[in-house]
Amino acid sequence: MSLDKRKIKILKAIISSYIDNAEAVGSRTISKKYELGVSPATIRNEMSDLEEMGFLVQPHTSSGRIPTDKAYRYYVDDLWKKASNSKDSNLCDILKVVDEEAHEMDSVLKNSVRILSQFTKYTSFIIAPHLRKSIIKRIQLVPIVDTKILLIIVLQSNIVKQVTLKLNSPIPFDQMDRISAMLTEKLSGHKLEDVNLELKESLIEQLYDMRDNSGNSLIELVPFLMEHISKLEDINVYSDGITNILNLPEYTDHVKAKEFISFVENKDSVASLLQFVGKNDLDISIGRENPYEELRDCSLITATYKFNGKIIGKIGVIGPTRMDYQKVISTVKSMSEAMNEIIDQNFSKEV
Amino acid sequence: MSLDKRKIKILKAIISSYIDNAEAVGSRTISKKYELGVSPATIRNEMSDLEEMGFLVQPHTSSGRIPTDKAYRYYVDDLWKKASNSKDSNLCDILKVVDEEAHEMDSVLKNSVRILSQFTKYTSFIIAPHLRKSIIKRIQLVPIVDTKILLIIVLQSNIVKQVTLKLNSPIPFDQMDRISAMLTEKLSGHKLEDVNLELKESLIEQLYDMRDNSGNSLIELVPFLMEHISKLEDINVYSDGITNILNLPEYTDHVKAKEFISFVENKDSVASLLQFVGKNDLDISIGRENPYEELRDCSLITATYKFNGKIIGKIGVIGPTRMDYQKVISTVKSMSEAMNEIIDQNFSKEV
DNA sequence: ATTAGCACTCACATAGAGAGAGTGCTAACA
DNA sequence: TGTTAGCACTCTCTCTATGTGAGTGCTAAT
Repeated sequence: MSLDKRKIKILKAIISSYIDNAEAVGSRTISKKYELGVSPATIRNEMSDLEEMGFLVQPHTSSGRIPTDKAYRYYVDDLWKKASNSKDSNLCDILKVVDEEAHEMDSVLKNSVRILSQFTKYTSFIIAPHLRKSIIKRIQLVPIVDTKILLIIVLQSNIVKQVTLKLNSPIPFDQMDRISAMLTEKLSGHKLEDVNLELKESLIEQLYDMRDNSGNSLIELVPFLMEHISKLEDINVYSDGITNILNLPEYTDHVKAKEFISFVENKDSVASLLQFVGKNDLDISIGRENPYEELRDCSLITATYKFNGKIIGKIGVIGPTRMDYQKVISTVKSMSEAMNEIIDQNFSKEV
Repeated sequence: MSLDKRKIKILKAIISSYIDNAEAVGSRTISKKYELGVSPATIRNEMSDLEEMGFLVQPHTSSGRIPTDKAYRYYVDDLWKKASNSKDSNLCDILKVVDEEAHEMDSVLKNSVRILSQFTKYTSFIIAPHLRKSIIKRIQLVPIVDTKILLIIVLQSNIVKQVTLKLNSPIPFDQMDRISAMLTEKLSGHKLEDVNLELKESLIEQLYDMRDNSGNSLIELVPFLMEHISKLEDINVYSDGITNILNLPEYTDHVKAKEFISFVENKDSVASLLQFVGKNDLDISIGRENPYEELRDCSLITATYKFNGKIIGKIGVIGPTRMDYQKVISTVKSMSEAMNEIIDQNFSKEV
């Protein structure tokens, strides 16, 4: 049995109707709403074939049909071929708002994830950039109180990371600028992930040589700082619109809703989920294609975002398998491209 | 009709039972579970009286009784008199975890709100400290790229605020420390809220005098920075455990749940809610005592947290009117005290 | 190959019958 | 006089039966 033209037309009609209404689709509905020029009986025969081929299922005998994961996969792949690069113009407008606060990476991510969920009406995620391979440009210590300092690291990419540190022994304020300059000189040009290795050894050796009026404090302080610099990476996940799920008819059952929410509220599981699915510019994972049983009725659309042409993180939207793929795909794609632009505009320049 | 001893005993028994089971309480249940030495019939008579007095209602004729807001109010006030300062020892243990990251205000708040919701199993909030009246101790500029700098303000309280700024025209890196020192000298000792007034005028005047090799850039930059310093205050609201509501039997109805979630997800409404209820060390607002119709079936327990004896923010827990007041009150109280301690330990010292 | 017709299936809604929990009232009791 | 047993009554909830409607599959006619 082959997937001829009419079968395809009917299949698409069924998927489309089910995406809209979340209700099993019958032959009469199809023949009335989508003008195919054939009677319900004919459609019934075709539907029966489509079921045999694995594209449709019946929740129970004598109910309408529901698309399977396989059907959505076909639908999506087909959508894909046509590559409807219809840029969402509204999105571009909105992104100008993001742009105003775009000089802080944190704001870019927070705003992007919020917009993503507002546009799609589903739950969305962003994984914060991986900075392990980022190159240090400048290090600055800001004294807060004698035993507390703020450590600031400016990366080559102009992304800034900071952490407040509590010291075991007080250090004199007037040393700060000198130590900052020294650390900047020694560490700039190195990757964050490299800070912990032989670099540390060699720096400590040098410290012994230059031990002067400042006493021993440096010898204790610098390794402590370096420890923190190398540990700085966080696999932070931003999410938004989790409770959108409650608006969907398939989640009126509060137990099911709770199950979903428990899953997506857990940053670790989301992070590993986003890591699991591919690393293409756009990935779509439908229903049971997902690695987690909890998401068997969900689809996940992910995209990457880049900086200087290199992938540094991922964004994603999770909704029911019955999601409006057309819209979500184009939104995620637009968002990914918009983020690339914004990040390149706001964080590169020098490199 | 007076609220004699037996009536009080019965009322408390009913409230207690309803808090546990969320089911209307009948006379037989009371006489069996709480040994009062009287028959159900007697209890029925008393319940009828209590209903007349406004402490109980019947959802429908011939069902058990449910406590009214008035009953909870009585119950809570009574609890109050006994002032059971039973410190939650578990909480104290957990707070040691918070303590480890306690040198950053942001971490203190995030951890506290999370613990609060985990312990109470309800939705909890924290309003970030009001810093308008805080005194500036130090200002530091960190160059990121020629047109972008990180502005850091260390307050007398050792709380640190920072913001990334985009400049219209580039400024030379080597000026940064000089400008930082100058701003620190001129602004330290002043309150954040005062930065915008005559201070600005006078500073600009001085700038004209000291105009030297550094060119005009300072004259443009400094007012720009001061603008941002004075605008720095954010009325940030941290929340956690919003979806705990889905575990409660009274919110199995997903429409009701959605309504609640929509309300508490809105930071503005939460902020104004917390602002509305009193400014006592502990405030309890029950059912319709709340200003918002959405919270007619909820109670709100709030407390303040202080720094150097002055109130700087509020914490709160929202749950159904049928909440375990005893537990929530003691948790909120303990948390408030724990926060006071942690903040005083980590942020004062000098003043 | 298509379609009209028809018997059949199954979910869902609606109504009625008990069951059960609870009340209020009355009359008896200590 | 306060307390309690007894009883009729009320109302919700559950279970069952029954009808309705949307939908199917099959057959026979076009």
